[in-house]
Amino acid sequence: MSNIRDVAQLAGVSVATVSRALQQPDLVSLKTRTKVLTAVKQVGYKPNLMAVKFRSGKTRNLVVLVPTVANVFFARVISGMQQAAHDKGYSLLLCNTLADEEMEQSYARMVHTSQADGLIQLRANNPFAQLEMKAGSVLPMVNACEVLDRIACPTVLLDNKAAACAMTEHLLELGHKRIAMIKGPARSPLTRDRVAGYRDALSAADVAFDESLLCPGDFTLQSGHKAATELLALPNPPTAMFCENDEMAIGAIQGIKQAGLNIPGDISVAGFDDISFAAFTDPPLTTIAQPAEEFGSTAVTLLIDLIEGRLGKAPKVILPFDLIQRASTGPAPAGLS
Amino acid sequence: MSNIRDVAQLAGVSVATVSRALQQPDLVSLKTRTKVLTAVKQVGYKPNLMAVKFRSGKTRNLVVLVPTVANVFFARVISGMQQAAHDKGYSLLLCNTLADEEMEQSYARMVHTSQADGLIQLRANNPFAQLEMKAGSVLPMVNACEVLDRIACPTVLLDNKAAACAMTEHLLELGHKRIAMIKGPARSPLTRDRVAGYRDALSAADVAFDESLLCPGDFTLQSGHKAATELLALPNPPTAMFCENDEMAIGAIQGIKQAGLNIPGDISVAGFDDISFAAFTDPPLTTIAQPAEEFGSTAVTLLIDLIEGRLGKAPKVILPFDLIQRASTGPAPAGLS
DNA sequence: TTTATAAATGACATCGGTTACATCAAGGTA
DNA sequence: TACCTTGATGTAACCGATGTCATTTATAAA
Repeated sequence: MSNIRDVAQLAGVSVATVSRALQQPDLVSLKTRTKVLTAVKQVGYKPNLMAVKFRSGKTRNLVVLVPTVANVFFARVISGMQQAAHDKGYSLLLCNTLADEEMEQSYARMVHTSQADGLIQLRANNPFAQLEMKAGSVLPMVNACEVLDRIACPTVLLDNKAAACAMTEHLLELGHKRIAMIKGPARSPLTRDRVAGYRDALSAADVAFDESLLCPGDFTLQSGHKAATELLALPNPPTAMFCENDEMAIGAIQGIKQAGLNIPGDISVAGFDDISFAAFTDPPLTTIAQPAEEFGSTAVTLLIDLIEGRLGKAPKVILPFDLIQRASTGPAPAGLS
Repeated sequence: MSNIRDVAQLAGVSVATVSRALQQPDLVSLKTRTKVLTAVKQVGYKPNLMAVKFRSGKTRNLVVLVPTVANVFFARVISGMQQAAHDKGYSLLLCNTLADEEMEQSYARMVHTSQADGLIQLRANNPFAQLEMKAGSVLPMVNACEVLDRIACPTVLLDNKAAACAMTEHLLELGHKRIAMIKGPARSPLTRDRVAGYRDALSAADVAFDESLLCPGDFTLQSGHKAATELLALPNPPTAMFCENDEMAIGAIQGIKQAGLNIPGDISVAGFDDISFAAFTDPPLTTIAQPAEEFGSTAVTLLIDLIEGRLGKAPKVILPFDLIQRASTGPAPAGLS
C-alpha cells in the first residue's frame, strides 16, 4: 500500500504539499497540483483514513445499540440511520445487544476508547446508560424510540401516550367497552406511556379500567398468540385487543382465529408500528404508523450535531403518528357489554 | 482524555513499561505491574484504540453490504454476523446499499482506505465486485446467500437448486401439475438456481414446463400479491404457487383470498426462508427453512480466516435447508388438470 | 532596480500507542 | 573475582497523515 511519502517522492514535492494538494487544492499552484495528482494516480495512492482519524481524533463512527436487528421496526429505523449517516460522512457500527448488559457495556466502551464519536441507543433504561449519565460522563449519546427516565439526553420519540389514547378512542367509538391491551414488558417506558394513554382514553369515556384485561407480552409473535389465548379464556372476554406492536397483533390474530372467532365480527384487533406485514394480515391490521426511518435519521442528525457541538440543551424531538384504519377493527358485537 | 504518557509519569515508569504491563503482563514484575494498574485506574486511562489500529494496520472492522436491512431474512443474517464478529473481537460497519452501485462502491472503498479489513456482501453480481476481483485486487471479500458467478471468492450458500427441487417435489407429490413459481429478479443467481431446481423436479416427474406459470417478482409483499393476482387471471390458472421468498408468499396469500379462493383447498402456496411470520399466516406457510444466523456467522468466520491468512483456496460452504410443511399446501383439487 | 507583500512550498513536530534494541541489575557458574 | 545469563526496564524509531512555522519564489508597487 503506497503512502503519502511515495507520492511526494514521485511528484518531487514534500509530503505537506501532497496533503495540501488533496485537502486544500487552492493553496497549491496548478502546476504542482497536476504533478501531485498524476503521481497519486500512478502509484494508486489511497489515503489511510485510519491515520487521519487517529491524527484528528475524530472517527466519524457512530455506535448503534439495537436490542434486536431482527425486529422489523428496528430494521427500518436502522435503515434511516444508515442513510442519514452516510449523507453526513459517518459510518454506523452496529451492535445487536440482545438486551445483554455486558454486550451493551462492551460496545459503549468503543466511544471511550476512541473508536467512535457517539452512541445511539434504542433501548431505554439500560443500567449502563444510567451510570454513564449519572457519572457526568461526556459520552455523546442520543436516545431514540424509547425515552430515558430521569436523564437529560437528546431524544427522539413518539408521543406514545397520545397514540395509545387515539387508538383506544377509535375502539371506544366503535362501541367497544371491554378493550384489552397486550402490552410489552412492564419496565419499558414505552409500555408505561402506552398504558397511560389507554387508561386516559378509558376514563375520559367513563369506561372502568379492568386490570385483568392488561396482558403482558414481550413484543414477539408468540407472546401475542399466548396473550390473546389467555384473554379469550377469561370469564368475560374482551371485544377488542389493542396490541403494543404489530408482531403481537399478528400473533393475537392467529390465536383468535384458532378459537373460532371472527375478526372483526366477534373481536377487533389493533396493532402498533405499521410494519409492512400489517397490510397483509387477514384481515388487514388497523395500527399506528410510526415514521421509523425518520426516527433513525433524526437520531443520527441529533447525535452528529451533539458531537460537532451544535447542540445546546438536550432536545426532545417528537415525531408524528398516524392511525391507519384497516379491516381488523369494527363495531363491537351487539349484546355484549 | 489521559494517555499512556500520563500513566507512565504517574507510575514513575516508561511508556513502554505501561504498554507491556497491559499487553504482556508476564514481562513486567509484579511490583511494577501493580504500580501501573493503580496509575491506570487513578487517571482513568483508556487506550486510544484508533492509535492501536493505526499503528498495527489492522482495524478489526468488517464492512457488510446489505441490499436492505429492512428485509427480515437479512436482518437475521446480520444478527448472526454480529454475534460471530463480536466473539472474535471484530466490529461490523453496516451498509444498507439499497442496491445502489455508487453506495456499494463508496463502502467498498472503506477497505482500500484502511478503515476496514474486509467485506461481506449479500448481493451477488454487483458490478463493483466483478471489477474488484477481475482487477486482481486483494480486497478480502466473502460472499453470502447469493453466489457470485465466475468469481473465485469464499462463499456461503444454500443449495438453492436442491431446495427448490424439494419443494416442487412436495407439491408434485400432492398431485399438483400446474405449479406456478413466483420468482425474483431474473438477473439474480438465486432466482436462476431456484428456477433450475423447479424445472428439474418438473421434468423428473414428466410434467411439462409452462413459461406462463413463471411469474417475476421483486421479493416484496406487494409483488407477491400482484403476481398471484396475475396468475389467477390466466385462462388455465395454477393449483399451486411456489414463491421464492416468504414475503411474496404472504402477498400471494392475500391476493388469492381476495379472489375468493381457499388455501389449500383450491390452491396451495409455498414460500422460502421461513421467516418468523411464516408460522403466523392463515393458513401457516409451508416453506424452506434457511439457517439465516448461521449464514451470517459462517460468512464472518470465513472472512476473518481470510484476513488473518488462515484460508487457502476459496471455499464454498453449503448450508442445509429444511422443508417445513405447514397448512398452506395440500392435495391438488380434484377434477383439475 | 529595489523593496514590500503575497503565494507557494518545505522541514519537522505531532497524534498515542507498539516494539526492536539498548541498558542495567541480579543471580548463577567457573 | 570475573563472566555469563536472565529478567526488568528504558530509549527511541515508527505507523501515515496534518498543520505550524520558516523559507523560498513570484508578483506588485515604488
